Amino acid sequence: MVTMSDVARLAGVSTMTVSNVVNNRPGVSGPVRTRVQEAIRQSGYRVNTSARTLRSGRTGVIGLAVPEIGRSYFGLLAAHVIEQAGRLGFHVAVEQTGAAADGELDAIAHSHTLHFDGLILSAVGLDSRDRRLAEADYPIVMLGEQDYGGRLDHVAMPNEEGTRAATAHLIERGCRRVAVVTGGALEGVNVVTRRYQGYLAAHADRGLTPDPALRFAVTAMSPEGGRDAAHRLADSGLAIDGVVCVTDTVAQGVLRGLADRGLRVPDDIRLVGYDDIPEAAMMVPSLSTVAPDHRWMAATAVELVVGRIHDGGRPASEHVAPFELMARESTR
Amino acid sequence: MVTMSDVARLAGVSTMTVSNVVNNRPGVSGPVRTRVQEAIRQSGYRVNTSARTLRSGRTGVIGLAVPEIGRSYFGLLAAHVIEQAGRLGFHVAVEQTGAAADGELDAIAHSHTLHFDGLILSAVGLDSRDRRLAEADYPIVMLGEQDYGGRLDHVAMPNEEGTRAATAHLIERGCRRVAVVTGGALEGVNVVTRRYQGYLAAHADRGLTPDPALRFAVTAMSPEGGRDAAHRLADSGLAIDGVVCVTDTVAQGVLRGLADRGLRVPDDIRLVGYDDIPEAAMMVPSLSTVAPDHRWMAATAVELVVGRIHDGGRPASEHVAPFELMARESTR
DNA sequence: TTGTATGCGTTATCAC
DNA sequence: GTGATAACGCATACAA
Repeated sequence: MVTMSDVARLAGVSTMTVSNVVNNRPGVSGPVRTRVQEAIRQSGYRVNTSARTLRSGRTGVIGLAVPEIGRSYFGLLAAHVIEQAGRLGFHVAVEQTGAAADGELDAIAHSHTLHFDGLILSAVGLDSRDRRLAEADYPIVMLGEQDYGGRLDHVAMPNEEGTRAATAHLIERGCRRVAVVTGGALEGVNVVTRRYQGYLAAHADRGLTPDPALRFAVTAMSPEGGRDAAHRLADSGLAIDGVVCVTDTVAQGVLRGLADRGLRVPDDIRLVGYDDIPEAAMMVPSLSTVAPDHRWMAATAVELVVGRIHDGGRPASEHVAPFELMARESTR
Repeated sequence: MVTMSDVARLAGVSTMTVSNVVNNRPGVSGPVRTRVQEAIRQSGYRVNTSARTLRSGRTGVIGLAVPEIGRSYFGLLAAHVIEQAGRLGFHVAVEQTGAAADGELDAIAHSHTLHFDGLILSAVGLDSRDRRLAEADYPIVMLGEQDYGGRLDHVAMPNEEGTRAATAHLIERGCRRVAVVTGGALEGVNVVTRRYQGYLAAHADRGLTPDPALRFAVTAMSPEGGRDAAHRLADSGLAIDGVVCVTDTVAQGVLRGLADRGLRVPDDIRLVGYDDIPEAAMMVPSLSTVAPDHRWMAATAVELVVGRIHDGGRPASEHVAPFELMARESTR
């Protein structure tokens, strides 16, 4: 391995000068800088991150903890986070939490162990008011989860507003009996609750009260969970002409489950999701959905961690992503 | 930050003894070991990875370079790799290469810089015979790409065999004019070429020669690329009763594109993909596809890197994943 | 503008 | 079975 001393010897300077050149610091004359750069090129020198980290306490790596990287939504999010972090000179290590509070706490502990400079936590099981979260002594940004504590930086989705708009969209399209497929086991989770409230709010806005029987809880926030819910929905015999889904991933399964029962979308039932995953536009029928600005969210989250890495004392802030309602075939 | 010396002081031993306990080394008496463990627990000590790395040259992190983590297939793969690596005590850092040789070379360079212990490279733009790949002086495993060089460990997909089986499946279902939607810009890429050859082979097996006009090249290996190809396919006016797609991701777009033109699957045209991404079973109609064992691939790749980390001299080996043909609604 | 000394936390080596 | 010491490669503080 070629070290700074090697480069220094080659360029006829001290290691310190090499260090200054490598880190683009001022205080090195033009000729010397060029000579050092040439020596670096020739020798194929690469900074040793570990040594730098040991010395400076920075790793240049941001942790990203998501429930499951295999789910489109989180894959998409990760893609944006990795891209944005790269722009700011950081690398990203991905953790999978398995959508459980335990996994999320593990991610925090791991981050500590691995000396990530900061952590972006897409939490579903962990409440940001969790004591153990606040105990972490380094930058954490919560992503995609509604927060109340205000102790941590937060990039939230327009959960209530988005679902409200989605539900309103169905009603405006003429739906009179709108069902909602929402979280089951994850009942306590804010994102689920807030979206459900959006569904209620859209009804309330029009002086309506939805039939409680039209609320279907998934057993899992997955296509399989959605499919199962759709079966129950279809088999219930209830008159239903619209469905609001808690996520696109669930909506995928709902669409499939309705097809299983011979129900056509949008002819028999209209359907709307949340997230605008890449598949949404490609589904048959294409899925109407709430599209929060994912790139904005990723960029904001990265900026927040990086900002906090450089200035840990800054007060926590909360940001809500803008969104757009994508009206596609499933509600035509 | 609490260091080994802190623990050592607390336990009344030397740092070396603490190190031995932390690393589960022999040569520490029972009582002392217990005392040290207790001190670790009390103090909340965590090893400093950077220091350990600096000293030992190992980071405990494996790099995973994929074209786009946002695509289902790679997200799924990453999920499995992360899981398997965790099982063996390694963390995973994900790089995005953007499906370009440049990005892939960057990943190699980055790995070097960050001192990953090894790299799993899901290459599409880079040929494993590339000189620069072989120059890398640390463990690299190629994933999902057919190799000929034999210089690197390789976990390949059953590209030709899989597509051959998929094509045969269509023919057995009664299709007489089977089109293929294959790679365009990525023409030189092995995975695409091999799959196309599987399409040809299935025909040759039956003494058939497919009409060259039935070959449609996508402009991008994405749903959008597939959709566009489907439009051209439908607008060609050619009699086509089956389509073999190079990937499920492309097939998603093809299905969508056929729907755009009022063509129904499987009634008008049968469709088969490759990969068995999670969405395949949830699509309407559900997508028949070639299902390589992703978990097996991830596990094998991780074992290979880890094995090579411990024994760099071992000769390179090549492994081909088993697969299964999933017959679903799109070919019914 | 450039160089020297020192220490970050850990582990390999060797002495006890 | 345990401990003292040096060294990994880099960057901070300060001297020149």
